[in-house]
Amino acid sequence: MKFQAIKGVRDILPPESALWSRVEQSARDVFHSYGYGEIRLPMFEQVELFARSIGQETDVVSKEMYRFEDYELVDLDAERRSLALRHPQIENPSSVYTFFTVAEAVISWLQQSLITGQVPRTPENEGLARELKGLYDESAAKFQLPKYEGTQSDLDLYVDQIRRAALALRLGDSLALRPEATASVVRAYIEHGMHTRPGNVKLYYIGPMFRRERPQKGRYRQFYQIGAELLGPSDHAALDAEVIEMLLAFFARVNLKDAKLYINSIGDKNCRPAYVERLRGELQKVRDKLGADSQRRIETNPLRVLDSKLPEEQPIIDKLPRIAECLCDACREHYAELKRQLALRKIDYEENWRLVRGLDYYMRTTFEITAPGLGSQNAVCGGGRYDGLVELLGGPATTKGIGFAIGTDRLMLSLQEAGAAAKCALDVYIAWMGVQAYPAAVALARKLREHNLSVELPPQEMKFGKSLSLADRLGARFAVIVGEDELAARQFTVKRLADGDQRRLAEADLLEYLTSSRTA
RNA sequence: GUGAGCGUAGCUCAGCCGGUAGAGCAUCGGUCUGUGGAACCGAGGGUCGCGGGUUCAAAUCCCGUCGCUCACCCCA
Repeated sequence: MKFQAIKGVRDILPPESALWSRVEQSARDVFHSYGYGEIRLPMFEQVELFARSIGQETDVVSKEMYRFEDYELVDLDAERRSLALRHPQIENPSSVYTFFTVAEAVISWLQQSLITGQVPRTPENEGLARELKGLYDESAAKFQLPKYEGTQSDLDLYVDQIRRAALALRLGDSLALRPEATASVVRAYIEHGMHTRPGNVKLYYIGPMFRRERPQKGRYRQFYQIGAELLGPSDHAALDAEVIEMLLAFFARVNLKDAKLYINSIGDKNCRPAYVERLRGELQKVRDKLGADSQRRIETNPLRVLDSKLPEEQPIIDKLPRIAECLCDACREHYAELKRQLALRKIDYEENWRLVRGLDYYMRTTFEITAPGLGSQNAVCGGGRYDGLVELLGGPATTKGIGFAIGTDRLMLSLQEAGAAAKCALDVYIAWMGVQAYPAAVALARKLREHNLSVELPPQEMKFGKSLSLADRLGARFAVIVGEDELAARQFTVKRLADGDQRRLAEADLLEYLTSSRTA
């Protein structure tokens, strides 16, 4: 087989795709009932947007994003890269000459492009352009004249510096395929001044995200999320509770069994840092009892030690200080109110003090929903509050936010595990006989399709037995028979394939019969 | 990035100790030109992931490589 889907991506085929549509439609319906509108976002953004919101140091940003540079000047890029392939030698004057000729071309091209704006006029780029010019003038004076004054190592030094500066140029925008959508939603919110809209802005999105990581069960490089974000002036815990209620309503709608809700509060920028330090201090004391991964996290991100699944670390982690004890008054009250609000809504939850989120922007409320049948990836949804994010990205400081993202791939796995299956529901197969019946069959097919029935019409005459056999194997619910007898009687014969029940009906009655028996 | 397992027909797999590539399901055709599901008969479909080595002979043994899967890391 010549071509295959690249690592970590896959095709979703019928009939499985029908289940996807159903689930996504359920999300639309439920979210709509809570006043959310769909936002359609671009699939790529500036790298900087993700770096700022998700956190430069997170794995997602530092090593899992699909990044690329987008520039017009493909030729200039090729030319500057060709510098790296040239190795001028002092004893070979023409190689020296060629190198500097190419370098000169790149430099003048670059200067021109900076003026026209085809290459971004950033301070870095302008600095690099000056540096290149300087290096070129110096070295050309030394090496390009009839007598060569420098040594080979001098030359190598210049060549190396020129190459380095040329490659450091940013010829266009640094872009990345989105690894998640919250950053984009917030960017759009700010860009379109949505804080001037009345009340809370409620948005949902459905679509693919991209992370370059090793694929495994329920985890792909192109994966799908269904998410919602609520942005607005209020950070009342009732909003958090309603978001969670909506989420659970959705899971109920798609019949996800045994979903469990876990909640936690991770404090805000006042109280979390103090807790992190205290945690780090306690971890230092038991350092030698921890595994290598956890030891490393003591410095990089102590909160994540709480996530460890190593059995031997569990007793140690159990004794660590809990963030609930360290929350500031405002955060403690917010968390208490969330629990009251959940109780009011009769929502079952379990507090999990070890539930911390990986992304930098979360604060206060965090939550997660797990579902059975997912192997080691049992979280099917995660979310939380991110009150500082809008301000961080340049929007009004008064805008708070909360949201979640459902991992659609994992949700599907769990639903399929539970036996959910979608059939391609073919309503009607038209078994026609004799060329004179064909026009009637074509007309009937169009008529039925206008009424939203799924209709299969064979393109050429088939043996009747074959035709019915095909209807059966296609899973059609009805076969409509069009032959000489039917034409003569101006009626159709319709046969219910499940039990063989068969009747003769005029077109209007047939339509009524088929549409009324359609299962929702 | 690390570790383990697996690559033979569209799918699920057999093929042991090297000796002319198989089964079931699926597809297509026939028995069967106005009644499907069944049965029977037949057909198509494979450079045994790829490359090298050992051998008279390799799907089989050895080495390498690529791919897939699961787990770790991390995360939704």
